[in-house]
Amino acid sequence: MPEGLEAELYAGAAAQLVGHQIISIDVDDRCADSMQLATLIGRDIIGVKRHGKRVALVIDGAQLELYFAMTGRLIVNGVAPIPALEYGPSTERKEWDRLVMTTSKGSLRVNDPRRWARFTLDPDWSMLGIDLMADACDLQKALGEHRHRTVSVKALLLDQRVIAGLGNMLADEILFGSDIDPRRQFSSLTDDEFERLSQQISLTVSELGARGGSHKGALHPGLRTARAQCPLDGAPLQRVTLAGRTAIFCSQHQR
DNA sequence: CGGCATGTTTCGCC
DNA sequence: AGGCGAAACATGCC
Repeated sequence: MPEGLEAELYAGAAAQLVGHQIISIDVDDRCADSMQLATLIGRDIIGVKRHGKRVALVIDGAQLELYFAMTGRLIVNGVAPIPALEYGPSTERKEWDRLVMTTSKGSLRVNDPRRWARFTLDPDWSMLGIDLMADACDLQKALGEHRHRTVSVKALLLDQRVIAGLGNMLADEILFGSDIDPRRQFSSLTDDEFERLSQQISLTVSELGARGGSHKGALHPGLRTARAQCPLDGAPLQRVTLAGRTAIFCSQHQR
């Protein structure tokens, strides 16, 4: 999915439906409780909110979370803010529609081949950490509460309870930009490294946000697959598995 | 055809 | 008890 930056695009698109009344909801039963969602019919969409990678339609008296997992795409009024996801399918099939909502003046659907998308009524977001787009000082403060943790830095960045919205690519970009090896224990960072990392989060998030997405960084998808070289110093890029995900980093300048 | 993919939750094991 | 790593989930693509 969509990391936080992409979720922001989805939230913006969904906002087109604010002020509309929900006319119908058609949902894949494996992705949601269709009986619950049926209670939303006839009610008004009064807002949209996002925290981390999570997006929710604020409905008169309820909230409906749209969770996209890795391959869920949002289409609002027939237009997809992200036409094709990295690592997603190259085509779109009708049977991959997991949620189809029609409103008084528009429509919204979520298309997800992998069927990991989830639609939850009145979701509990209390476990989510600070949003990735928060103020840099607040991000640093939030990170500081975990300085004793022995997990790898990469795993910590991916932990949604610490910072909500960072995904695999953003985390790699942040570590690349702060010259830190993703395998390092978070607790082993020096004060200088900790500060560098904290600052880099906001830099990376705003820069890639301006460029259009998590896939627009130095370690863009083209470099993630093949044996590639560091765009900064030409050293070979390394691939390791951390926290169940592939981490890409430069063997030369990330220490 | 085997392996891998912008992710979260669950299950064991320290 | 709490924290960590690996597996599970489902399916398309290279």
